[in-house]
Parts: sequence; structure tokens; C-alpha cells
Amino acid sequence: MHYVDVILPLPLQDTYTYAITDQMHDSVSRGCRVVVQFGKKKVYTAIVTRVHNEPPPFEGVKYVTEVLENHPIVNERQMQLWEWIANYYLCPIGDVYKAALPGGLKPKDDSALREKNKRRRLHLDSSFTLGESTILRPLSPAQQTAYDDILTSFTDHDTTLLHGVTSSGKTEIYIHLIEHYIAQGKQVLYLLPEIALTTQITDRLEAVFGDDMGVYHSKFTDAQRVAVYQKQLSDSPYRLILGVRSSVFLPFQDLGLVIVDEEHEQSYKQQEPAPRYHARSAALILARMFGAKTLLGTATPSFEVYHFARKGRYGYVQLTQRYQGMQLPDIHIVDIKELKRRKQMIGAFSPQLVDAIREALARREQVILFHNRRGFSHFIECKQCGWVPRCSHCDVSLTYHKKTLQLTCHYCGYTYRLPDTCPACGEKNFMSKGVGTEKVEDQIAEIFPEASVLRMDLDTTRSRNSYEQIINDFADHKADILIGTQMVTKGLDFDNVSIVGILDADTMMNQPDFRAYERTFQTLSQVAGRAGRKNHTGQVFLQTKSADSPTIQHVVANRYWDLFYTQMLEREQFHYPPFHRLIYVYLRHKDAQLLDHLAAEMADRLRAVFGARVLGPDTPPVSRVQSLYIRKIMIKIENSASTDKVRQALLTIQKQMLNQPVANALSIYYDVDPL
DNA sequence: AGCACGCCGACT
DNA sequence: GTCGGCGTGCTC
Repeated sequence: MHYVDVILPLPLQDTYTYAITDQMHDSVSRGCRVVVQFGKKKVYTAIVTRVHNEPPPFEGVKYVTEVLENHPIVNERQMQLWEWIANYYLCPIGDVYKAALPGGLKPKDDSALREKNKRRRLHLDSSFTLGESTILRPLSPAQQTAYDDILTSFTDHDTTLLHGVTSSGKTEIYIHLIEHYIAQGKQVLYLLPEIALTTQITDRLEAVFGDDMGVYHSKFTDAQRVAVYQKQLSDSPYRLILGVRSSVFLPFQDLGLVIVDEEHEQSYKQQEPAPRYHARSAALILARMFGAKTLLGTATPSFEVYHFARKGRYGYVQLTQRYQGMQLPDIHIVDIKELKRRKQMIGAFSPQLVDAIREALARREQVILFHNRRGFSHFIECKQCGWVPRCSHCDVSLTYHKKTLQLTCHYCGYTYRLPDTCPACGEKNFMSKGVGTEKVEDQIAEIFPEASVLRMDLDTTRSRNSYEQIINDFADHKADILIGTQMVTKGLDFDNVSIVGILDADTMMNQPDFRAYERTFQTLSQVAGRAGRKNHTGQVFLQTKSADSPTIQHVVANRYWDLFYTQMLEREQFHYPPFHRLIYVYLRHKDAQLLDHLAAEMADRLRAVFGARVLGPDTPPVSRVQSLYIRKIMIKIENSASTDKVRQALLTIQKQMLNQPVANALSIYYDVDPL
């Protein structure tokens, strides 16, 4: 009798065992998909982890319904990456499976879909054109030096940091490196943090690599993603994959190089749902499995990566010259505390910024305005009694969206109609507090009625092509001003932008988080880097209420090292990364009092093992989401500690907690290496 | 995650 | 008396 252990696409800790027929046994192997019935009527596509003949210790083993292929669709290295992620990030392997495979490979009945994909793949392939050679495209002397240094660094480092100022032409260096590895018959994975970025880079890379390149991200249809996945399994896989976070899950056959571009970007870490993995870490593991090299590129390295580069664990290559004589922008600090006091602000704008925009528009130049809060206003308040509408499922005030006259919860997405009158006092006089990108857009329309404006935030980029549309329209100068959230900071290059306005640098800096300064420096430096045209120095207006703050001063003077150094002293002293690893333990329950009790008990149990490394439990800033209350326990663990032992201790305590009848509806989950 | 089983409130 | 609310427990 033969059996298979399988992973189901469910948040289940264990694999499940099914029986197979002798005939199935001839074709099935680890990494194959099988169809199984689970429970009374549910049917799932599961992944085989093991084929064996050990009868399971229980009655009523079911047979596998169908074996979907006789060659693994998940190869051995992918399986090991899944297992590493489940272990390291403390999540069910079923959650990894869900994240790793495109939807089209998961449902039971997909034979029709497979046919459709085949057709689409043919279509996609024929639409690619053969690219031009890079011999039209020589590197500048500074780029050539960096390129040579990277290859030299790879002789004694698996991982190298390329620290290059904004607009230093890192992409060109990547292109030459990719060619180098492809010429050796190797595959290359080029990771980007955001879909927004792939749009610009896809065009450049496609011109060079043509049909050797596959693109993989979530704004593509599922069928397109399945097509890329299948091609990677075939005997003529793409040599180069350009993609976001989830591309680390694609099957590779002979990976030689991984590029993690904009390495510092937060969106490499998946937040919700599990698996809460960091694609940079996963990429390093993937590269190690292949003996491949990894290049981490950025203008503002994450402090972890910079720390390891300084310690010699990673190689380090610097690029200090901007490409084609582009100058770093001039940064003007505008003290809005003073301007507010003297009532000289024009909405969210200082007179200096308004003048600069006016002059830029007169010269037919473009402007980017960065404001890190979407919606119209942060919240609304009754002028009479101070009532503030809050989400009934989450512990947050609601953001007001003026266009739709709606109040939205930015945590659970629930929308409410704006009430006509205040439910607390019956008055009809609401006042909006705080500024969102929608309000910025309104104010610009009032100050510069002649200017055409584009807005880029979560609300304007929901549909498949809207990102691309906005970026292309702005690049084609169909708009004069681009208003946006952090999305506009992420490596986008526009030729004609002379002014960048940062409307409020303070909210970022004041976040109660050990990474607040690091992040503020990164974001401000990145957005400032968007300003500047060939032979013209860009102007950045940085509005802040804390003009004297060291972080702001470091940004202005581009003193990365100073900020890094002072932050490292603090982080070492208080046991934060990169000196310690953090694990957040989250507990969720609908009953707040019971949750408090259970969280305290869990913290006690953790302290019995980890001692003073355990902090909390605490009530996080948003203490209730979707009607569930949340508590958080922080654990700071020495880098030298065995991750295996830590995991085992945590899972043992988790089991003890959940085995108690009182803890029935309690859910426990982890965020390892949180951002 | 589903889905079934199970025990308490307002309907024909 | 029953339909149905969702609390909880299991799925190879």
C-alpha cells in the first residue's frame, strides 16, 4: 500500500496523509499536485511532500482523487524554500503554498484553464521582439568601475551591496551584469519592490532581453502568471525574470544571479496575510541553494544591510556620481511651525513652495508633491461636540473621502455614508481635520486652476492599468503636477521634474517605532531624488515643524552615515536589529478581557523560557481590527540563538495555550523580523 | 479556511 | 412545536 503526505492550501500546521493506487504510485512524486477530498465535501488541489508506504496510525484514510501531473510542478529547491519560510516565519506551510502558486494552479478543475493558458502563452511569446544589443549602450567610467568592483566582490562574497546615489544609473549596471550571467547560461531573478516600478523598467529591459525575459506581478491576470510559471518549468525557461516579492516562488533551473533593487523598500516584507516573509531574506536563501550571487541595490541602504556590509559579511560597492552630470537637488527646509503661527500658510502649502510651483509651471516644468496620507482628511469632527466617527469593527477614526462622500476605514476597508447630522448632538457642522492627498488636490486646483493634476495613491491605482496610465501620462507631460503618497517616491524617473514638495515631513518621523528615523531618511532622500533634470539642479521644498531635528538636517546634507551611526548606538544598547532579532507574537480574540488574561499568561510562559527578552503584552496602536481585539508580545533574541530552538519553544507554548478550553477562539500568529 | 453538529430565541 | 442564530471542533 502506498501513501502520500500532502500540503493543503489552508492554514494548517501539519501535512495530511492519503492513500494512492499502484497506478498513481508510478507517476506521483514530491512536488506533484494531487486532487483530494478534505472533510465531507471540500475538494482541494494539494502538493505532495512525501511518497511512502507507512500506514498512518488512524482509520479511514482517503484515496487521492486524481494525480494532476507526473512531473513535479514544485521542484526540490522550491519545496525547501517553502519549508524554510514556514519554519523561519512561524507560519503554516499551507499559507506558504497559497502565496507561492498562482491561483490558476490551485483550484481543482483547471483543465480548461490550462488549455486557455497554453494559447495565451503562445500569443505572449510571439508578441515579443528581438532586442537591441547593449553594445549601443556603453557604461560610463564610474559605472564601469562599479561593474568591475561587483564582479570582483562576488569572487569572495555571495552577497554584495551596491550603494549608488539616486540617478547614478544602477539599472544600466544591472543590465550588463544580467548579460554577463545569461552569457554563462545562467538564469537571473531581478526583484523590484512595486508594480509601479516594473512599468518603467520593463520597457528598458525588454528592449535588451526581448523574449528572454518574463515579467511576474499581481497586476497581471492569473492566466498570465500561470503562463510564466509553466514556462519556467519547461525546457526553455525565461533567462531573466523581472518581478515583485512573490517571484522568489517561481521555479528556477539554474539561477546564477539575484538582483534585489531598492533593497531598503518595505514592500518586500509581506504584512497581511501570512506568510509574513521578507523577499530579500527569501532571495538570499534561494540564491544560496543555487550557489548564486545576490546584488542588493539602493541609494539608501536598510540599516541591517549596511551594517552587514560594513562588517564584511556582504561585499560593498559604492557609486557616488549621478549619471550624465545630473546634480543632486538643493533641499530647502521650510519651517511651517513659524509660518502657521504667522498665518502665512496657504492650505498645506508654504508661500515658498507656491512660488516655486508657479515659476516651474511658467517654465513648462513639472512638479511632484509628496504627502503620505490618502483620502481627503484624516478624520472629521463635529464642530459642536467634538464627536469623531470611528470604525465599528476597528479601533481607528475613519478617513473622509470627499468625492464619494464616504468615510472609509483604512484598516478593514469598510465604508460608511457620511451622516447628515452628528449622531451625538444632532448638529450639522462637521469640520475636517488633517490633510490627505485628495485635499491637497483640491487646494492645488484652487491655487493653480490652470494646471493639470494627477493623483497617485491607493485609491487611484486600484485597477489593473491605472498605475501605468498615471506614470505614462505624467512622463508624457499630460499633467503638470503629480500628487501622491509614498508611491511617488519609489524610484520613478521623470525627465522634466524640477520641483519636489514634501508637504509634511513630521508624521513619519514621529512614529513610535525604532525604525522611524531610518525610514524618514530613506523616504525623504528617495523623493528628493526625483527632482533634477539634465544640466539643471532640482529644488526640493521640505516642509516641517521640526526644522532643527538631526534627521532632517542629515537628509539635507545627505549625511547617511551620521544617522546610521547614532541609530546603531541606540539599537545596540536597546537590543534592536541588526544586533538582535525581533519576533512579535500577536494574540487575537473577540473578548477583550479574556484576551488580556490570555496574553498575560502567554507572556508569563514565554518569560519562563526567554526571560527578560520578552516585553509586554501591549495593546498595539490599532487595538481592534474586524471586531477582534489584538495584543502584542515582543521578543528580542540574540542573533546567535538557534532559530530552531526558538521556534520549538514558541510552538510548544502556543500548543499549551491553545489546548486550554478557555482559549478556544484565541488565535496566535507571529511576525518575525517585523518592519 | 469551511462545514457540520449543537444548543437557545421568535415564528407558523 | 420548528427555523435558524453562530459558537466550537474536525478535517487524512
